[in-house]
Amino acid sequence: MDARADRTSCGIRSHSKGNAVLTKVLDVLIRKLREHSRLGRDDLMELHGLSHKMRQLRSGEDLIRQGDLPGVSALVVSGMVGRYHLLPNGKRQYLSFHMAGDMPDSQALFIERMDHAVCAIGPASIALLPHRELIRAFHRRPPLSFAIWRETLIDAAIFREAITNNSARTMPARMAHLFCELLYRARASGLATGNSCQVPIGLNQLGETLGMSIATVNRTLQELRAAYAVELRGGELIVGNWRKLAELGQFDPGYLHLKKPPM
Amino acid sequence: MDARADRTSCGIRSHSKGNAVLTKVLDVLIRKLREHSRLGRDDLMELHGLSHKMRQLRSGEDLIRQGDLPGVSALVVSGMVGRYHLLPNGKRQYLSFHMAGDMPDSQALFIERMDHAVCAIGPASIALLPHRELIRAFHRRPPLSFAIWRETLIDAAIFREAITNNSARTMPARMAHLFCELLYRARASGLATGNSCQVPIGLNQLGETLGMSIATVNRTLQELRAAYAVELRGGELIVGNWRKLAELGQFDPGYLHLKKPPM
DNA sequence: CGGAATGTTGATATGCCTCAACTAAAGTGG
DNA sequence: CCACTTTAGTTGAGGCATATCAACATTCCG
Repeated sequence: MDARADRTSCGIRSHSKGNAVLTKVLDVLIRKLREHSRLGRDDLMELHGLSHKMRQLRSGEDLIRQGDLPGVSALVVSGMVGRYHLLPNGKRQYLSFHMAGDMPDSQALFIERMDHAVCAIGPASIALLPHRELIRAFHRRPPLSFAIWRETLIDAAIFREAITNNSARTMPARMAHLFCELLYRARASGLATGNSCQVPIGLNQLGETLGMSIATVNRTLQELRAAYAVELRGGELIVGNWRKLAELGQFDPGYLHLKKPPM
Repeated sequence: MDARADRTSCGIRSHSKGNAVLTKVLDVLIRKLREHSRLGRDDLMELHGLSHKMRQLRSGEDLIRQGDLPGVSALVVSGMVGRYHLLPNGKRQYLSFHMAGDMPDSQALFIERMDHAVCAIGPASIALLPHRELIRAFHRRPPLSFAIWRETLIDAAIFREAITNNSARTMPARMAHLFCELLYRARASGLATGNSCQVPIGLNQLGETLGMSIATVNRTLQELRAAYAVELRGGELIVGNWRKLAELGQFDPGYLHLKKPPM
């Protein structure tokens, strides 16, 4: 592991379970928390005391199902996962998407039963952190718990924005807003290259996210492609005209509560 | 103050600032937290050490505006408040409604800038609790912070359900689901009398909640009245046929994560 | 009692869903 | 590596649900 990565975790080497993989996994989380929170040396020590188990997910595979009572929390290390409600008729409503550094089921820390499911959007690798250890760490370091709490609050802000998006905006605006959010968050986490990032989502899933039929998804996507040079192909999202896309989608990144805007 | 109310706060008298009003305000919060969390004697002591200021809101009055940086958190003592996004065109998108015992802006504890506003739905009285004191209490009693954290996580679950409601359900089902949630939560908090509770919301606001035009709100409401004996008049919601209404709205209360179902 | 806010109803237009046929791409087994 | 199967994406036609607009009724409040 090189000096730069070492600096990222504040110079603390992983003396507890000292190995490169563990440090790398934690760095993903630490970098994420630092997008909005300040972490002290003691908080980092506490984080480095956590154990974890890696798990690889195939595209579409479920990580947690509605009704589960998980004893571990997931941290996305690479790839993308999505949260969704399973409806009585078997259809899905996607609620949010999560990329490296996100904890897509942090809510399960304090709510026993899952009211929604989490699945992989494209292949993904995740780290599983035991609730017991996390909560012990929270007892010892309240500021660390506040950072993760803040993370869950930003999640909630994203949900609120989704309510507005799917209730009060036209179809093209909805889709534009979603794309803006995904690219913006990817850039904030250093996961984008220029104005493109990995979004291995299908048209069907897009429809189940934005509350539109697949036919409309297709036509709306073509509209965005023509007018704003948006491409969504081969699992990659490319935004040609960011300014105009953000305008169409009424995208105001304030709700993401990041300390420094990436765009 | 009578013996019963005294038991509610675990036999602890308000020795810190000992007065009946303070105890009553805190009991509202304590009762709420106990719907989903266990609080120890020390947690209650800590809560009773909090100071607060009361504030009366007229119907429609804003408590917090989008962009504010509040230093206090609100606790609803009576009446109802709503959270909403203000859109560029001046319209509103209501996000959630909160009744006695709820903390409608608890998120502001760890997120500086408000990404949405909060206003009174009908006249309401609220207690304002300083962030500084709350966070000091969280440092001393992590389990207390977990209880409020859990509260914010249940809020998030309600937001998720709203995404699904406004994206994947028919208009009658949406409205039915909202009514079910409001009555269910009111009953859980002991704020309902039988199958009715106070919901002083107008048709216009209903439309801005459910993503439908006011004309459709009106017609849908009449449909529910005819088929399920739902009344919404004079600020009161009355549900005649709960079973059928819950079925129409696909209402499954699991997402509210209450320890004991009130229906 | 007058005025404003809120609720009610009908007519019209349109955006989106549904259905269905088809094409392209990706994955599979011989 | 190709033929086959399956999945994902594309396009058009038709009908319906809901937004929009406009007129009117009712309630609320000063």
